[in-house]
Amino acid sequence: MEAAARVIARRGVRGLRVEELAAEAGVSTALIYYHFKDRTGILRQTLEFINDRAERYTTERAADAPPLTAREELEQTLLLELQETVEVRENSTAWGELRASAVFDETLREDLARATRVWVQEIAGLLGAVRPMSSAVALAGAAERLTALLEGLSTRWLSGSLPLAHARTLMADAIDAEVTRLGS
Amino acid sequence: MEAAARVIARRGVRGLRVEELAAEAGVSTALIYYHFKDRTGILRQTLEFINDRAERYTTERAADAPPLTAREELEQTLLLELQETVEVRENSTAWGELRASAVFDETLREDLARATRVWVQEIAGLLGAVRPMSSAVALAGAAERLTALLEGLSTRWLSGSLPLAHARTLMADAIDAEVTRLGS
DNA sequence: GTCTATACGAGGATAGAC
DNA sequence: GTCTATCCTCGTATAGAC
Repeated sequence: MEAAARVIARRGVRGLRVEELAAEAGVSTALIYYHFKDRTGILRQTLEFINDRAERYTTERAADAPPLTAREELEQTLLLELQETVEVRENSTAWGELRASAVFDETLREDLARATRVWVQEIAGLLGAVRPMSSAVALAGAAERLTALLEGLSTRWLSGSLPLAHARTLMADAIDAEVTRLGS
Repeated sequence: MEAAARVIARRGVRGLRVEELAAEAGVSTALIYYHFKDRTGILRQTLEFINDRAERYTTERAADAPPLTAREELEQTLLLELQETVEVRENSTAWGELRASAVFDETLREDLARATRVWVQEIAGLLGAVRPMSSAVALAGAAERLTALLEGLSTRWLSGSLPLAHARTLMADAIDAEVTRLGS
């Protein structure tokens, strides 16, 4: 699964070649087909793997780390997705590909919409901790804008249209704007 | 070019088959290769085509239409990309696909980055007309956020994670937030 | 479980006639 | 400019030995 994540990060969901995956994993293509039903099976299991991994690294904090304020937690959670680490790049790339594929492949839409809903609610919850007096509608709207912006910035970053540092600045400013707006 | 836009909107950049494009245009595959150097050439010219077309439909106004205020022009320009018409859906789909495929294919990055820069500057200009006292840096930042958000919302819309009407509301609210922020 | 070898189909690209 | 016919590479998937 780790090899699959690497290859998808390198070639994309639709650019994944079973032969290349086999080489990356150090096995033969036949063995891949022994373990997975077909190409789609590989994709499906890899995406599950990637989702579990994302859940882990956005939740995890060092045991001796100082407790975060609500505002810090909000910023960390969003800015964690704009980082130059292997795991994050692989996950962001795969997520972007999943999203883009769903435009043409209906089978992925359901899962994606559900995952998006969960994510938006998580961010709305964090926003609510920062601005407890806000209405649920306002929180949901802000969360939808922030997560959609993150997807947009992420794709621009990965496609070479936007330096990572600048993407982070823009994201931080957007968080600031939304929090300010909720507070007014 | 119109046929190419249709096929890309239907299959995606990486799902585009020269054979299908030829059929869509009512010609042979050989004729496609006579007019375009190769598959990449098709893609590159299609990107140019959809940009020109977008430029046209976001700029064009009916001759007898009342003149727009700067704020109205800004809103129209951005919200026009979130509409259920054939041209807009094709353009948004193709743009999203070109953006997504640039993550894995370097050949289009340059063109895409340039087109993005032009678009951001156009929006920054409109924002400047609404808030003339703003600094160039603040205007550029707001324009980058608004255009990146539009890309994010657009992809969510096209992938079935977000109803069009809701996407429009979120976009309008974001414009409102950015304009307010520049004015403060 | 894991390999080598290969069948098979799809699709990009070209040759050459008209 | 436009076509038909075709080459050839690449990628999925399977057969069968160990």
